Amino acid sequence: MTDAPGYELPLLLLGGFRTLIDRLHAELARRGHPDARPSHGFAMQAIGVEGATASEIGRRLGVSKQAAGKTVERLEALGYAERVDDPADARRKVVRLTAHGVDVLRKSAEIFDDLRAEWVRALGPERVRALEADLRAVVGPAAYRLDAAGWFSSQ
Amino acid sequence: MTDAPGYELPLLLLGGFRTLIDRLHAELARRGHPDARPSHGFAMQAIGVEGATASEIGRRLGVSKQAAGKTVERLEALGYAERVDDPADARRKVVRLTAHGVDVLRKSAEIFDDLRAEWVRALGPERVRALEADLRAVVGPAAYRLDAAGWFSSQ
DNA sequence: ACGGTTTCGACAACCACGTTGTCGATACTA
DNA sequence: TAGTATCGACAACGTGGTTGTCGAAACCGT
Repeated sequence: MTDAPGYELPLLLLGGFRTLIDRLHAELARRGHPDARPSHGFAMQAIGVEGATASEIGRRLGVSKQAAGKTVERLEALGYAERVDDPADARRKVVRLTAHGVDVLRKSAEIFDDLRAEWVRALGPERVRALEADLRAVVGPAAYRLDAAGWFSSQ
Repeated sequence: MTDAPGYELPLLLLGGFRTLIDRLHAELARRGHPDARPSHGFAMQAIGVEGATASEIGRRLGVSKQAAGKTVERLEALGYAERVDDPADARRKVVRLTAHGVDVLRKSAEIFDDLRAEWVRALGPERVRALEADLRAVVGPAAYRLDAAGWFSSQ
């Protein structure tokens, strides 16, 4: 039994991520969010329940404030976010999630739990826990960075 | 010990993929390929050692022939591919990898093997094999599809 | 052998998402 | 109060997609 070639590892990891995200968005579409895209999820996480300015969102996503501004525009057009003037600072416009936007995040968390439960049914609880622990060990806290949306294409 | 929330799984999988790809390209840059991008790797795999037409590359990557044509243009500009007329069919222009392009694929395979060896040092050979086997089980053959390059943003 | 259909690559217009650079307005600070 | 830093907006551009159209070439059935 010879070891798998090294190039399989990234393909399997991407494949796993991709099947989860594809199934998330298929389910989100079924539950009232057909327009949500993977990158929107990262952007809405960057906005957070507190709200944030475009510049702050850009810093959290690891992109320029201009790019963040455009992303906010699209989220606004889709009804996931809204911009309000900050009374305490006339330069700032605070971006806040709408009820629709908060609903996406809440439903996404539910669906991800369901998907993990499917993996548990397929692999058993120990293997899933081991998978998570091993990935945590090699990836470290970098896994929880939000600057992953447009990472692949541009670099 | 309560289970991890479901949203960690995709973050860990993406994080693992990302660290591998980031380290691959850091190492490729060091070994004479500073211009290679993650998407170029998928495109060059689609071309293959045999060569292929833009239309065929598009089918393999799951994008339109126009998009594939633009990708080939960029690979050509970077010196990774070249286009030659097909003497047997005046409509076709066959895209072939240059020696420079073949070198990227060869070095990438080497580097991926090195990176897997690092995971083996960190986790042990059994855990890495189990990780691969578990992912193969839940992802199936979909892991080896090539249409992953621009998948995240557009969907 | 010829006419209809398919396939090839090219071109144009457009969208999503990123970049740099610039700008006026506002806030902060020495 | 003067200088500096930050905010959002705008413009121009790059990259990687899309759809639609087009002429040229190949294929295929009668």
